[in-house]
Amino acid sequence: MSAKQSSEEILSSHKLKSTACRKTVLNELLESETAMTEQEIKDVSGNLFDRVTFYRTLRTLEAAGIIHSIILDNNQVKYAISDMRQDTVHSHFHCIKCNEVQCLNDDAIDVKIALPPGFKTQSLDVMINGICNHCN
Amino acid sequence: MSAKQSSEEILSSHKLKSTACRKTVLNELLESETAMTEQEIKDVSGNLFDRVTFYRTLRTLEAAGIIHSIILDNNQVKYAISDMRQDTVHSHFHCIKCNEVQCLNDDAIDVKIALPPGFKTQSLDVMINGICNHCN
DNA sequence: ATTACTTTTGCAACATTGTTGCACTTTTAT
DNA sequence: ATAAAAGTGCAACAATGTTGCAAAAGTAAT
Repeated sequence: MSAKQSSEEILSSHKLKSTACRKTVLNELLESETAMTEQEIKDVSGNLFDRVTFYRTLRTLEAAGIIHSIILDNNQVKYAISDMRQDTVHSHFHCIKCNEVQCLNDDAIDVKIALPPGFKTQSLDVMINGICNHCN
Repeated sequence: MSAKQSSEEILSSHKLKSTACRKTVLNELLESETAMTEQEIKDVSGNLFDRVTFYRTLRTLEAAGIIHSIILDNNQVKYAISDMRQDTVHSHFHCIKCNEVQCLNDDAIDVKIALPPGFKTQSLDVMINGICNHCN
């Protein structure tokens, strides 16, 4: 794990203006151990911003590849800081008890695929549902 | 692959009343090679039913385990007939060109997981994004 | 620091989807 | 054919996604 960058550094390195909403969202996600819903981020950051601004901020950060969204079974969407490594495998652990989602180290996952002829893999998402270490 | 059951047989074996909307939805999904969105099912079945009925039908069929929903990156939800085998691994292929989704035979996928201590796996979802045989 | 330019924000407004209550209709078992 | 149970359609509302536009804030040059 590289030294944690500040939200300003991350934003400027992606040529994005460093605004209050963006910095707030990034800081919350940088501090969080687990992926967060839009509402959770709003709550901890004191509902300072318009919901449209929040919405656009999340899309901007996602489009820049700074964060990524994780969609759960129950249609809930969570956000997490993206690992800067450009991996083709993205894996997450979803605790069915506490509903928390964590990004997994790709080393932990080994997927072998034997697709029918004609199919080409570009990226791979793995979602593991189960009980996390805290709930176990 | 076992012989295809009729929608009536499927419904009665799950103790669900065999109504027009349920039969229509099931028939469309049984005939389809790929997973379908709610709108796609509505369109091919002639918009005969109220959107609330459709909504409740999908939830009923999903709750019974007859169909399952697949959530894509773009938040789109698709539905497909469930394989009756109670596997813990569910894998789907999503073509990023034509946007079609197909359920994959689990034999094609081999996933090895080395989770940190304390974590327990209950189910596993794999989504492969790429180019399908038709688009290649 | 002021200015000019560009981008972002907040607001209004609207579309889409998810969801519930309730009266009416259909299915199913007798 | 009838009654009980379950499903449907409608109305209504909540939550979320999305856009346009004028005001505000960030950025770079003077």
